[in-house]
Amino acid sequence: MARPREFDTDEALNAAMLAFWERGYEATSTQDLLDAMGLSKGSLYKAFGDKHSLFLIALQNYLDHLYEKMKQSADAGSDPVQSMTGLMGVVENLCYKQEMANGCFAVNTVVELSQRDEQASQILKRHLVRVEKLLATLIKSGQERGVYRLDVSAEYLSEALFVYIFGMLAQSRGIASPSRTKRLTSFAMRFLRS
Amino acid sequence: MARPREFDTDEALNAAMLAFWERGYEATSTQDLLDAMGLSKGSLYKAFGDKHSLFLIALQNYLDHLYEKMKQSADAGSDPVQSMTGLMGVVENLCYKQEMANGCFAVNTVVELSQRDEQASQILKRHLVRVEKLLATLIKSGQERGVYRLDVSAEYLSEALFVYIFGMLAQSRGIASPSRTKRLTSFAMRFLRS
DNA sequence: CTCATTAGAAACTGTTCGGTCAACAATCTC
DNA sequence: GAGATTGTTGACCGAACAGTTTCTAATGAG
Repeated sequence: MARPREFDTDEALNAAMLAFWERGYEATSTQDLLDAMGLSKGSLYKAFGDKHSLFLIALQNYLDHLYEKMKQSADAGSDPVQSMTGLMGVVENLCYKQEMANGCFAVNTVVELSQRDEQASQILKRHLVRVEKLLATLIKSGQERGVYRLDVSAEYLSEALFVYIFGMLAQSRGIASPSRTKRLTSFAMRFLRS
Repeated sequence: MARPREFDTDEALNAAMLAFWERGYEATSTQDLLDAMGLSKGSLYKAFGDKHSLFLIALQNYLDHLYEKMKQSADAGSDPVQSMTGLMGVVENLCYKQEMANGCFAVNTVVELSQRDEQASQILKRHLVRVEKLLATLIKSGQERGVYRLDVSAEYLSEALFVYIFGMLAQSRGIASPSRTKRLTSFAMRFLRS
């Protein structure tokens, strides 16, 4: 085993993730990462490979945490509407986190990289599909209980809701206010209803 | 006047815009721009200032053209629904332009830069507001003719539609197919109806 | 034709980029 | 404690970055 790490890998990874989240992949230099993570160049390269590998690891980490949070919010509700409200709460928090609205790291990365980074694109696609499926499950269950509209299939409704959420998160970097965000979520909840 | 330009300013600007559109601000180097525009460094800097100025000019140019196209599509329709269909056609084209889906330059830039580039942010905000207003006008007119739902104000409906369109354009960089895009637009048209 | 003026091409600037490496430090096994 | 192994550090690398300058070429005004 020899000499042990002086830093906490998860902590460092989280710091890197926040740096990438805030500025994006291209605009975050290795120096930015070093400062954020509080370690020196050699340590970073030994522990995480290179900038791109670190990015992918940080992204995957973010996606797993986010999905977990969404799933927990969905599971916590005692009925589909409550579950959906909880899930939309997660989205709302991303749209308007304290003073700094950085949107969603996943959405930001889709826009910045998915065109030219095949690996990032694959990772993201897998995540987006599971999120859309989570929405579909909730919607289907709501339809079965008669609280959600039946004129559109759960699959297509979730597709539309997914895009809507994607839009909320994307635009939150530019035009966000708590009141607007509130209105947008309540509208989403409403157009699912019959 | 002295020696005249050897290149067409608008053409060069358009080439720069396409380069920025494809790769984003940070990932587009001056060399990329030079190659795309077909001119040498001195000419670029003499004609457009620096990379950032060129970017802002290209962005403004794109936004004005896009808004003009949207407005024309809206004006071309003989009734609100037809106008809205035309406008959504513009969006559809952005989502699935031939093989290369670059989404919308405006949306991409909101996500990449609006957090840290005050000038880009201002330019974008102005554009987004006018687009949302255009949507509101169309929706209001549809409501007055009884073809659009009245349970939500035109203002809030346009806010939601705007976010939905924003989402379509943002996600189109990652997950786009003509059929999905078609479904998404037709769903948008439907949830405006009463 | 002359000359001021502007465009264009290319060499050049200093800086920062992502990434490597060699020397040293700390720990584990024996 | 010896030696193998791994982490940390800081100097270092070539390449690419955005931007400037210098020199030459082309044009209009007089």
